[in-house]
Amino acid sequence: MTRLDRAWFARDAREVAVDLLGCTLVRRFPDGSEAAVRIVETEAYRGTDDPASHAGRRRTPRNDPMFGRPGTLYVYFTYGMHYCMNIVCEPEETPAAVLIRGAVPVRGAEHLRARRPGVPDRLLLNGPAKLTKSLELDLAFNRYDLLAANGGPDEACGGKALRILPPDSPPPGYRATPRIGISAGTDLLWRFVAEGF
DNA sequence: CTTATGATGTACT
DNA sequence: GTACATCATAAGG
Repeated sequence: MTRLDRAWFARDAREVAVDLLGCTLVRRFPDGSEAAVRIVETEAYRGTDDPASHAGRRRTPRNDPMFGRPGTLYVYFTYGMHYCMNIVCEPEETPAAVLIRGAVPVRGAEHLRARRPGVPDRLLLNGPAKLTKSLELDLAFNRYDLLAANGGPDEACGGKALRILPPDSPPPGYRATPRIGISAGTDLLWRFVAEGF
Protein backbone atom coordinates (compact mmCIF):
# COMPACT_ATOMS: atom_id res chain seq x y z
CA MET A 1 0.00 0.00 0.00
CA THR A 2 1.00 3.56 -0.51
CA ARG A 3 3.61 5.00 1.80
CA LEU A 4 2.71 8.49 2.92
CA ASP A 5 6.30 9.65 3.31
CA ARG A 6 8.05 12.93 2.68
CA ALA A 7 8.45 12.22 -1.04
CA TRP A 8 4.74 11.42 -1.38
CA PHE A 9 3.81 14.91 -0.14
CA ALA A 10 6.59 16.56 -2.14
CA ARG A 11 4.71 15.97 -5.42
CA ASP A 12 2.55 18.46 -7.33
CA ALA A 13 -0.22 19.74 -5.04
CA ARG A 14 -2.88 18.74 -7.58
CA GLU A 15 -1.73 15.13 -7.54
CA VAL A 16 -1.50 15.06 -3.76
CA ALA A 17 -4.97 16.62 -3.48
CA VAL A 18 -6.43 13.77 -5.53
CA ASP A 19 -4.48 11.11 -3.68
CA LEU A 20 -5.55 12.45 -0.29
CA LEU A 21 -9.15 11.50 -1.10
CA GLY A 22 -9.91 8.39 0.92
CA CYS A 23 -7.03 8.88 3.35
CA THR A 24 -7.81 8.82 7.07
CA LEU A 25 -6.96 11.48 9.63
CA VAL A 26 -6.68 10.20 13.18
CA ARG A 27 -7.04 12.83 15.87
CA ARG A 28 -6.07 12.18 19.48
CA PHE A 29 -7.68 14.84 21.64
CA PRO A 30 -6.04 16.31 24.73
CA ASP A 31 -8.15 14.05 26.97
CA GLY A 32 -6.83 10.95 25.19
CA SER A 33 -9.99 10.14 23.21
CA GLU A 34 -9.65 9.48 19.48
CA ALA A 35 -11.60 10.10 16.31
CA ALA A 36 -10.88 8.97 12.76
CA VAL A 37 -12.23 10.69 9.65
CA ARG A 38 -11.98 9.94 5.95
CA ILE A 39 -11.07 12.79 3.61
CA VAL A 40 -13.62 13.28 0.82
CA GLU A 41 -13.01 16.82 -0.45
CA THR A 42 -9.77 18.74 -1.10
CA GLU A 43 -8.47 21.78 -2.97
CA ALA A 44 -4.98 22.43 -4.35
CA TYR A 45 -3.24 25.79 -3.97
CA ARG A 46 0.10 26.71 -5.50
CA GLY A 47 2.38 29.69 -5.11
CA THR A 48 3.17 30.33 -8.72
CA ASP A 49 0.56 30.51 -11.49
CA ASP A 50 -2.25 30.51 -8.91
CA PRO A 51 -3.94 33.88 -8.29
CA ALA A 52 -6.13 32.37 -5.55
CA SER A 53 -3.27 31.16 -3.39
CA HIS A 54 -2.20 32.92 -0.21
CA ALA A 55 1.32 32.51 -1.55
CA GLY A 56 0.39 33.78 -5.02
CA ARG A 57 2.25 37.03 -4.53
CA ARG A 58 5.07 37.16 -2.05
CA ARG A 59 6.21 35.37 1.05
CA THR A 60 4.73 36.81 4.25
CA PRO A 61 4.64 35.73 7.89
CA ARG A 62 1.17 34.26 7.34
CA ASN A 63 1.89 32.18 4.22
CA ASP A 64 5.40 31.20 5.24
CA PRO A 65 4.32 27.69 6.32
CA MET A 66 3.38 27.01 2.67
CA PHE A 67 7.11 27.18 1.92
CA GLY A 68 7.87 24.60 4.58
CA ARG A 69 8.56 20.88 4.52
CA PRO A 70 6.09 18.68 2.65
CA GLY A 71 3.86 16.80 5.07
CA THR A 72 3.61 19.68 7.57
CA LEU A 73 0.47 21.72 8.18
CA TYR A 74 -0.47 25.24 7.18
CA VAL A 75 -3.30 26.40 9.44
CA TYR A 76 -4.70 29.89 9.02
CA PHE A 77 -7.33 32.04 10.73
CA THR A 78 -9.92 33.66 8.49
CA TYR A 79 -13.17 35.64 8.51
CA GLY A 80 -12.42 36.68 12.06
CA MET A 81 -13.49 33.36 13.56
CA HIS A 82 -12.53 30.27 11.56
CA TYR A 83 -9.50 28.05 11.10
CA CYS A 84 -8.65 26.11 7.95
CA MET A 85 -6.18 23.26 7.66
CA ASN A 86 -3.85 22.59 4.74
CA ILE A 87 -1.19 19.96 4.17
CA VAL A 88 1.97 21.42 2.65
CA CYS A 89 3.17 19.88 -0.62
CA GLU A 90 5.96 20.08 -3.16
CA PRO A 91 9.61 20.48 -2.19
CA GLU A 92 10.60 22.79 0.64
CA GLU A 93 10.79 26.45 -0.51
CA THR A 94 8.19 25.78 -3.23
CA PRO A 95 4.91 27.16 -1.87
CA ALA A 96 1.96 24.78 -2.28
CA ALA A 97 -0.65 23.15 -0.07
CA VAL A 98 -3.86 21.15 -0.10
CA LEU A 99 -6.85 22.53 1.78
CA ILE A 100 -8.83 19.81 3.53
CA ARG A 101 -12.41 20.85 2.80
CA GLY A 102 -14.46 17.84 3.81
CA ALA A 103 -14.44 14.46 5.51
CA VAL A 104 -16.81 11.87 6.98
CA PRO A 105 -16.62 10.26 10.43
CA VAL A 106 -15.15 6.76 10.55
CA ARG A 107 -14.68 6.19 14.27
CA GLY A 108 -15.21 8.15 17.48
CA ALA A 109 -17.93 10.39 16.06
CA GLU A 110 -19.12 11.07 19.61
CA HIS A 111 -15.91 12.98 20.27
CA LEU A 112 -16.55 15.15 17.23
CA ARG A 113 -20.15 15.80 18.30
CA ALA A 114 -18.92 16.84 21.71
CA ARG A 115 -17.19 19.79 20.07
CA ARG A 116 -20.24 20.80 17.98
CA PRO A 117 -23.28 20.51 20.26
CA GLY A 118 -26.55 20.05 18.38
CA VAL A 119 -24.97 19.64 14.96
CA PRO A 120 -26.16 16.68 12.83
CA ASP A 121 -23.43 14.19 11.90
CA ARG A 122 -23.59 15.00 8.21
CA LEU A 123 -22.69 18.63 8.97
CA LEU A 124 -19.76 17.88 11.28
CA LEU A 125 -16.99 17.83 8.69
CA ASN A 126 -18.49 19.14 5.42
CA GLY A 127 -16.55 22.41 5.27
CA PRO A 128 -12.97 23.43 6.03
CA ALA A 129 -13.79 25.39 9.18
CA LYS A 130 -16.37 22.87 10.41
CA LEU A 131 -13.71 20.20 10.07
CA THR A 132 -11.12 22.07 12.15
CA LYS A 133 -13.77 22.87 14.75
CA SER A 134 -14.86 19.24 15.07
CA LEU A 135 -11.25 18.05 15.22
CA GLU A 136 -10.23 20.85 17.60
CA LEU A 137 -7.43 22.10 15.36
CA ASP A 138 -6.20 25.68 15.54
CA LEU A 139 -3.04 27.75 15.17
CA ALA A 140 -1.26 25.51 17.66
CA PHE A 141 -1.09 23.07 14.72
CA ASN A 142 0.44 25.53 12.27
CA ARG A 143 3.65 23.87 10.96
CA TYR A 144 2.72 20.62 12.69
CA ASP A 145 4.60 17.72 11.13
CA LEU A 146 2.32 14.80 10.23
CA LEU A 147 5.31 12.59 9.47
CA ALA A 148 7.59 13.15 12.46
CA ALA A 149 7.27 10.75 15.37
CA ASN A 150 6.52 13.80 17.45
CA GLY A 151 4.67 16.44 15.48
CA GLY A 152 5.41 19.46 17.55
CA PRO A 153 3.02 21.66 19.46
CA ASP A 154 0.82 19.25 21.38
CA GLU A 155 1.84 15.69 22.07
CA ALA A 156 0.32 15.09 25.46
CA CYS A 157 -1.35 11.84 26.46
CA GLY A 158 1.36 9.62 25.03
CA GLY A 159 0.06 9.57 21.46
CA LYS A 160 0.51 11.63 18.34
CA ALA A 161 -2.15 14.34 18.27
CA LEU A 162 -2.72 13.98 14.53
CA ARG A 163 -1.77 11.20 12.12
CA ILE A 164 -2.61 10.38 8.53
CA LEU A 165 -3.12 6.91 7.08
CA PRO A 166 -3.37 5.75 3.46
CA PRO A 167 -6.75 4.58 2.10
CA ASP A 168 -7.81 1.17 3.42
CA SER A 169 -9.81 0.58 0.26
CA PRO A 170 -8.57 1.33 -3.28
CA PRO A 171 -8.62 5.06 -4.12
CA PRO A 172 -12.15 6.22 -4.94
CA GLY A 173 -13.23 7.97 -8.10
CA TYR A 174 -13.50 11.74 -8.02
CA ARG A 175 -14.83 14.81 -9.76
CA ALA A 176 -12.89 18.05 -10.36
CA THR A 177 -14.56 21.49 -10.07
CA PRO A 178 -13.60 25.12 -9.52
CA ARG A 179 -12.52 25.94 -5.99
CA ILE A 180 -15.02 27.37 -3.51
CA GLY A 181 -15.00 30.86 -2.08
CA ILE A 182 -12.38 32.42 -4.35
CA SER A 183 -12.72 35.28 -6.84
CA ALA A 184 -9.59 34.71 -8.95
CA GLY A 185 -8.44 31.54 -10.62
CA THR A 186 -12.00 30.28 -10.99
CA ASP A 187 -11.10 28.74 -14.35
CA LEU A 188 -8.86 26.16 -12.65
CA LEU A 189 -10.52 22.87 -11.71
CA TRP A 190 -8.50 22.30 -8.56
CA ARG A 191 -11.24 21.17 -6.19
CA PHE A 192 -11.60 17.42 -5.90
CA VAL A 193 -14.60 15.58 -4.49
CA ALA A 194 -14.54 11.84 -3.82
CA GLU A 195 -17.28 9.77 -5.41
CA GLY A 196 -18.22 6.13 -5.27
CA PHE A 197 -17.87 5.24 -1.62
C1' DC B 1 -34.30 22.43 -0.98
C1' DT B 2 -32.71 27.72 -2.03
C1' DT B 3 -30.86 32.54 -1.26
C1' DA B 4 -29.50 36.42 1.81
C1' DT B 5 -27.04 38.39 5.63
C1' DG B 6 -24.37 39.40 9.89
C1' DA B 7 -20.45 38.08 12.67
C1' DT B 8 -15.72 38.91 13.50
C1' DG B 9 -10.00 39.59 13.18
C1' DT B 10 -6.25 40.23 10.24
C1' DA B 11 -3.80 41.29 6.01
C1' DC B 12 -3.36 44.18 2.54
C1' DT B 13 -4.31 48.44 -0.81
C1' DG C 1 -11.32 51.09 3.97
C1' DT C 2 -11.95 46.51 1.68
C1' DA C 3 -11.36 41.72 1.00
C1' DC C 4 -11.17 37.39 2.83
C1' DA C 5 -9.62 29.48 0.72
C1' DT C 6 -16.51 30.60 6.11
C1' DC C 7 -20.56 29.44 8.75
C1' DA C 8 -25.06 29.69 11.32
C1' DT C 9 -29.33 31.40 10.95
C1' DA C 10 -33.59 33.15 8.90
C1' DA C 11 -36.87 33.49 5.39
C1' DG C 12 -38.91 31.87 1.00
C1' DG C 13 -40.34 27.94 -2.39
